[in-house]
Amino acid sequence: MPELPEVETVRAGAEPLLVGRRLCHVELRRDDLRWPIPVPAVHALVGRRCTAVRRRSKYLLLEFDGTSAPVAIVHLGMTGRFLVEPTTRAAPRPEWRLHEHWRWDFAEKLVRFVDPRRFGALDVAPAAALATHPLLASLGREPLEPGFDGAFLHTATRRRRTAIKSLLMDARVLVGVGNIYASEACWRAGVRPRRAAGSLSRRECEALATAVRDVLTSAIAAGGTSFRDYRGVGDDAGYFARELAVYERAGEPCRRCRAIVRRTIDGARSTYWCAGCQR
DNA sequence: CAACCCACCTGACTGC
DNA sequence: TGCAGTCAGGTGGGTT
Repeated sequence: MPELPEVETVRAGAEPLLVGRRLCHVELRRDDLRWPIPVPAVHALVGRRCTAVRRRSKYLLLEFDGTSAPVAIVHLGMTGRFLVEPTTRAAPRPEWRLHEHWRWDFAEKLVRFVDPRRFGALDVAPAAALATHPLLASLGREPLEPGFDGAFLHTATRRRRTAIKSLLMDARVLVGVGNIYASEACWRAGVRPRRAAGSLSRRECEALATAVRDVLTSAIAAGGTSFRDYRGVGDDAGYFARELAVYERAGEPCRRCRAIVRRTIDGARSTYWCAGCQR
């Protein structure tokens, strides 16, 4: 479900609603999602004030004040929704009931975590231990921060024989790019997704780095892509889907050269590309 | 180490 | 109408 633009949209939506508020009640309806939830540590957040809502890769990081400055680490997996609503709002849609796995009451704001496939995650760690947290320690660069550019991509791809699209989705290299934006970035850069990463020229790496940053930035501006499950904190859809050039457009004309957009399968993931203008 | 493949889960959709 | 098969935006872990 969510790639960087979707998680960033959730982060930006949640931040003004939660920062400064005190968590007054936690309800966990199960003790695991993809991994076990540290139930005592989550309950220990009660009474603390949320001081920041950050993002690293596709993880939401909710920081709290007090001893050890605990941070809640939330991942949306494929189908997770992090919904923030007024505490007084009417009950949510009945079909969510089965899949609402936890809720946090911040007095005037209620956070619900809904995740049918349960590929999501919830963990808690002290702020000082984040850098060595198993889920965060080996993450690569943030594509929208300084340090991700053509030079970096060029270095990172040398002697790599894997497909460039796979490398773009490798979180050890750069984070936040999933199956949708990997296809889109390759299209924008005019690079075929199956090209061996190491075969890209310096110029192509520059174009690809720019394409990654541009497509992510544009998608954030549009509130993300809502094909299936993704929704923002207000259960609202993002509208970047209409700006996608190739993803889920197989059989339709390329917006650049009018050739027919293709869909191929790589490692059980669909890849969309244009043979007319990607080399 | 790199590259690949699988599992984890449920729901939506397709075709018979 | 029902049932089997397929697919879905993530990613850690295991194998080759």
